[in-house]
Amino acid sequence: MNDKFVSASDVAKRAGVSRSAVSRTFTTGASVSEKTRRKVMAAAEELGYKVNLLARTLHMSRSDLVGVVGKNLSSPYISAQIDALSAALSKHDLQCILVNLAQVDGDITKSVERLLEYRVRTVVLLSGAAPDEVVRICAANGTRLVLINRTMPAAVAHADMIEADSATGGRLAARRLIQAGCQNVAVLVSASRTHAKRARAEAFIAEMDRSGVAVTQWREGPHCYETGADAARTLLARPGIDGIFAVSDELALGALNTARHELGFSVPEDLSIIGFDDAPISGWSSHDLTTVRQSLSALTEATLQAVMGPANGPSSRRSIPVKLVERGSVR
Amino acid sequence: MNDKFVSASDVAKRAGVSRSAVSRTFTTGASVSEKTRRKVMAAAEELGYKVNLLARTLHMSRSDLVGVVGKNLSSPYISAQIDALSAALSKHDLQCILVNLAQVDGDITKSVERLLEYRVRTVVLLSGAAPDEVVRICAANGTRLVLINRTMPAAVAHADMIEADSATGGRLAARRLIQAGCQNVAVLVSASRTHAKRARAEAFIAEMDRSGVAVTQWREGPHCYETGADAARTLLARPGIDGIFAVSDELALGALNTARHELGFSVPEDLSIIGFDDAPISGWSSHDLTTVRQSLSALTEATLQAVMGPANGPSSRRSIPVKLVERGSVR
DNA sequence: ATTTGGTTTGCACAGCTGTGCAATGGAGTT
DNA sequence: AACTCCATTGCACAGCTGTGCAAACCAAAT
Repeated sequence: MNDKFVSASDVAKRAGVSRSAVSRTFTTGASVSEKTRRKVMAAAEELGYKVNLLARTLHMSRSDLVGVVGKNLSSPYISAQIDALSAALSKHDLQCILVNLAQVDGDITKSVERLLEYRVRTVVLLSGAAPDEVVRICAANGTRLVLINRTMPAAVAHADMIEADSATGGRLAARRLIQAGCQNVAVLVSASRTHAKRARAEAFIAEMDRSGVAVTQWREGPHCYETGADAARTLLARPGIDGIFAVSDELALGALNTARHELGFSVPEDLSIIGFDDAPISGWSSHDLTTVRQSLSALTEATLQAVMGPANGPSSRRSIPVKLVERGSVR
Repeated sequence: MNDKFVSASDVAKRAGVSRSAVSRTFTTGASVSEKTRRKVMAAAEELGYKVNLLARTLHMSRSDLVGVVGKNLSSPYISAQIDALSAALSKHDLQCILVNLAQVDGDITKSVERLLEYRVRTVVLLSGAAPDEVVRICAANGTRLVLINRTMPAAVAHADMIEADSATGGRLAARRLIQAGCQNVAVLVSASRTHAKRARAEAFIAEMDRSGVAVTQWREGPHCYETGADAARTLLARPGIDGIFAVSDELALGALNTARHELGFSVPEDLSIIGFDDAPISGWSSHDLTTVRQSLSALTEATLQAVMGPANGPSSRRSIPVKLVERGSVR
């Protein structure tokens, strides 16, 4: 219909008022008489006028744009996280610009810088998987950061760190496997050893050490389902391992399915498995995975509060409590 | 570090050149001497300057923003779609603004209008689940639309429709169940009866009719995993049903898991199940679901082409071929 | 040395908005 | 009727960019 976008001046001309009146009509809390407001609204409706948020944002310094950057976006927990976060942002009138760090060949730096060029108010890093480079760029730009399950590589002025209680999580998993009578356990970490993942594994190992149980570590491969499967194939090839703790549900499910359906193990009779996250599909009856839950709603709530907070406030640190969810993958 | 964003004038002052020179340095294909370019670059680096894309977009009419709107964002296929699409967009220097239609209480109209206010170049509707209202708003605004597995409610000027070959998919599923010897089958549609979902079901029913096989339809509940589970509980309560076709993998997995683990059915011995989509997790050994594949890469490629196409081009219609992926859920 | 040609540069404008400031108008009070 | 006061309105500016146009510059050719 309209090849060019209609601007406030067009509406003003049509309604026979000044452009200021139009602007004030669409600005909450501005002073406009009821009569002109109606005239303006009628003209706007007729012409299909919409405020140009680019211009508004340009003028004000405040932006409604939030950058959400992550990797492995279709993994069970991350996708649930995106779903919850985008809904929450929308509810608070914030727009979500999604950046996928997946492109191996493309320059990651470029994607993040382009995001910054839109003057986003905050950048949310969905998981620890994002490289340090990303944090560095945002920090240098003075953009507020929200880091989820991640530490900073260096001192960053404005950052909110949110982390599920890794130490408690690892300890809970260890105690449960000990209680199940496991004598020879493995911990699955993958090559992507984020701070949080490492902390979970270390707490697990420390607790196992205290009980004198040997722990084998799996540190190869990218952080994905297939890596969990590969780990199971290798670790379970010779008998011995009777318990597995994976630092994410994705890894756990790869191992669980491979053990059950490919290697012929009975879970939990022959082998106990515990994951971390409590992704929605972990509760499906096809998996029935016992896992350490980091509450998605608590995580989202904390993220939102960090995003809505003052742009220049000091750095903060929040911890999300975890809880062992008992299902059928542990004896 | 910098409370206010640094602008091109700041860089110009620092480098001792005009603001135009700075602008040209950051505009590809503009005429700048190598000497001034270096001076500008040095000053920019020093001050941490970044082009303000809001202002650039405001000035040019061309935008790099693409609105991606969907519902049920963490469902198995949609999340894979978002992953693939966001990566592809990023590779072509396009930014992805994600809009989640999940908020039940919030006004959907508001979210979409806010999106339009950012002057996005295109709006992509991820699935047929988005209400007609959304299409109407975009069309009235003159924004180009990309509809995935969806028809338009009325005549829309600029729209690209992309649809997996529903008719063939439904037919393939029917033939396969017939070949498996099913005598009494059900089709799972849910209450969210999109055009594409209905088309799949209708093609299935038509083909079944031709062979004289009775078909029960399930048309209740929202489109999610639990609905598939509910359907299984009800339909399989009394003996008879020996084959199920679900119009999405999500429904199929709900039914499959419930039948297997809750109701004690052997799949495929007692019951054959076919889904639609071929979501990544359908291939997991815990599910091993036979399904009609709509190739994710083909779908993403088609979406990208539509997005990259001319904004004022005529409407187009693309069909994505489907293929039956044989796994272990059909006898 | 002068002309010619092409490249580089700066000015000024357009793109669209929100808002301070002064002027205007209208309503209420004495 | 005159005055006071407050809500409303319009002007002009700021916010940051890309680019047409003319001026300036530089190098090469005559």
